[in-house]
Amino acid sequence: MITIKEIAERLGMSTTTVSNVIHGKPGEVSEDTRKKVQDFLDEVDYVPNINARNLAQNESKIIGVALKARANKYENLIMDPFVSELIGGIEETIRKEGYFMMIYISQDTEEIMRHVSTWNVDGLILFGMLDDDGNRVSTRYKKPIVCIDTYSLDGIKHFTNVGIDDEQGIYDMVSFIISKGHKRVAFLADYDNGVDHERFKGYRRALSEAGIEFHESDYLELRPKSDEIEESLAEICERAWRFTAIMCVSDLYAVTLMSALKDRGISVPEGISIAGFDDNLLGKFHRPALTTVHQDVKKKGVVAAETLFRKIRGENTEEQITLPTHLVIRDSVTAPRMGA
Amino acid sequence: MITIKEIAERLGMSTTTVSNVIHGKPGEVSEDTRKKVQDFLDEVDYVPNINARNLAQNESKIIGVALKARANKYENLIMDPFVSELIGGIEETIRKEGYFMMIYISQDTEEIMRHVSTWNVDGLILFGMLDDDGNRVSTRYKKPIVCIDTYSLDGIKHFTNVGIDDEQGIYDMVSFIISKGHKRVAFLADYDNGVDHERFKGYRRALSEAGIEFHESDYLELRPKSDEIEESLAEICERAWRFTAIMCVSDLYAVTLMSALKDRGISVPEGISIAGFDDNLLGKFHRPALTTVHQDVKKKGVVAAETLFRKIRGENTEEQITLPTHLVIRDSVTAPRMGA
DNA sequence: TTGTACGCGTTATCAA
DNA sequence: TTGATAACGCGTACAA
Repeated sequence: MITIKEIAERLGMSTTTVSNVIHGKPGEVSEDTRKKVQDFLDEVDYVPNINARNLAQNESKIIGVALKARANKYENLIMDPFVSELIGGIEETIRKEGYFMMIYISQDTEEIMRHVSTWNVDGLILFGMLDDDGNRVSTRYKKPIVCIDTYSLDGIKHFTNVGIDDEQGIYDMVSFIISKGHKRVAFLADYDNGVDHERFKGYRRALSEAGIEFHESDYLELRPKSDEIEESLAEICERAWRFTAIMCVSDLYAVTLMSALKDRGISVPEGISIAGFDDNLLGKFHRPALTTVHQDVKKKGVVAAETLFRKIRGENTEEQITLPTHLVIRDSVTAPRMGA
Repeated sequence: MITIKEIAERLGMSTTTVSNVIHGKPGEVSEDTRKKVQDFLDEVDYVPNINARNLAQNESKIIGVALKARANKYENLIMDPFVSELIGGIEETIRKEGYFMMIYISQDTEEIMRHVSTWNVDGLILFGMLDDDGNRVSTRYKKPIVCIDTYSLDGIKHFTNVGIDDEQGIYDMVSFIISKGHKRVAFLADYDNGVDHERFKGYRRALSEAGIEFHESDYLELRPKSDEIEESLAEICERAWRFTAIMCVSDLYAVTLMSALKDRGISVPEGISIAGFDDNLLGKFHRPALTTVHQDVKKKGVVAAETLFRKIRGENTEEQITLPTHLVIRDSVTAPRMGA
């Protein structure tokens, strides 16, 4: 690890000159010395020490990506295909801008904030924030923040949230299902907060607008923890005969359900119609191919990161960016079975 | 952002004392002042500036995770479920050790090395290294390195590679397929290097030990780029009738193929048997459920990171760690169709 | 056009 | 038990 000081010594000049060459200060240094220094720099393959640079400039070139994990949903959040696609989009954008990405996963907002301030990150992308998390963060961290899929940001003006219209997306799909003739449509989820809550609302609205009454028992709960999932799938499949269609909160759950149903001899869509949300590989490759609500997850990540950089550059940004969704009609939803 | 200096001033003592309290140096400071400082620390919620600390200690507490992307395979490497599961395991382990993870993706080894040295990372996990990449890295970076799934590390003693026996895994599966009565078994992949090459060797060995001759046309190439994949799938399906079984290099490809086959009226396993490699969600949820070679990808990540920390602590480590694989027999492989 | 000197926040050394 | 001071590597006023 060669330092500027060392280079200056060996070249018999001052560190300032070397530094000026490195930063290409125009007119600050003669073409002659510029070339001499540059050649030497290339030769020894000089790499600046970022810690020193950051300390001197009080910046970090790091974008913090904080993922707040809900207890017990996945072994590790990154393994969720939704999350990894999101991170893929974020990472790409950060890299293009010449910044670095530091991912931090925690269930504890305080811990996340501590991490963010030690590293003095230049900007923050937040995923999985619920309730008052947004407030707690905004009082402690004054640099640019972009949230993804957060619904509890009222009054926090300097945040931007990037999301989709979850309520409308599900509403569209459930309306489509109803238009096929279904009257007994269940909703499958594991949790009722944030995004899932919005989706549930969309389902309720579609039902109500079609004049269909909602009963508590129309909400099917899938418990995704590995030691409970089989049991809860069995329960759900047992109750499934009472419905002609099930709206699932995600593609993952839709596909999980479809395979459990098939194993019990209930075929989709002949026996029951199934719809998902996200439009990922799982549903695309499943047979019958999954009818689902499409969202562009990678783009969500890209837009979030791009918006963050606009904030960092001091440009104006919206408080809310809503990306479009659309229905992807494939094979898992048809008219209800006869006599149902 | 309050600093040690400021705290010392406000408390009317020296920075040394404050620093000593922070680091809990035993016997270096009186219980009285310890408490006084500690209380104040808690009150103002002091967070150390990592850049300054790193500069002073010449360490970074950062583990670099460098992913070398092959041109054009995925839009973004992180989206590959294999990679995200790997990262999940790595991240978890790094976090538990109190370190931080910085991911860097590039197709260019030089760029990766530059990144690694600017940040002065304390250790490096490398994925996707081929040919002489290992050598190039080892000459430039002297701290601990662990590679994942790398086969070209001959003679680089201070590396550890974490992998599985890819050759044997495929060999076992192809032998199993042959034992079911298949004689015309194709191999589907997209590339012949590193891991894929080993798998191909295993396939060849199983064939040869069963006295089955290999022809060039038994190698089916899937071109995964989005503008070519449909065309290459069509070609493959057209050639599929000449085989009774296809060994696919990954679950992703196996499932992709199965759905393409089904769309053309060729059913699995009645028409043709299909096997995969990895054992991920895709194959598990597909119907027929995929017969595949299991490997524990998350564990690969965990073991890689744990080994890296052993190196960092100066403990002895093996040059090669090989994790086990085993066959997962589900429904996509049966005896060949009649008359075939 | 080049060089000197200082500050960034922390840790470590050594003296008091 | 505490405090002054140097060092880490870089950037930058300001002086020469």
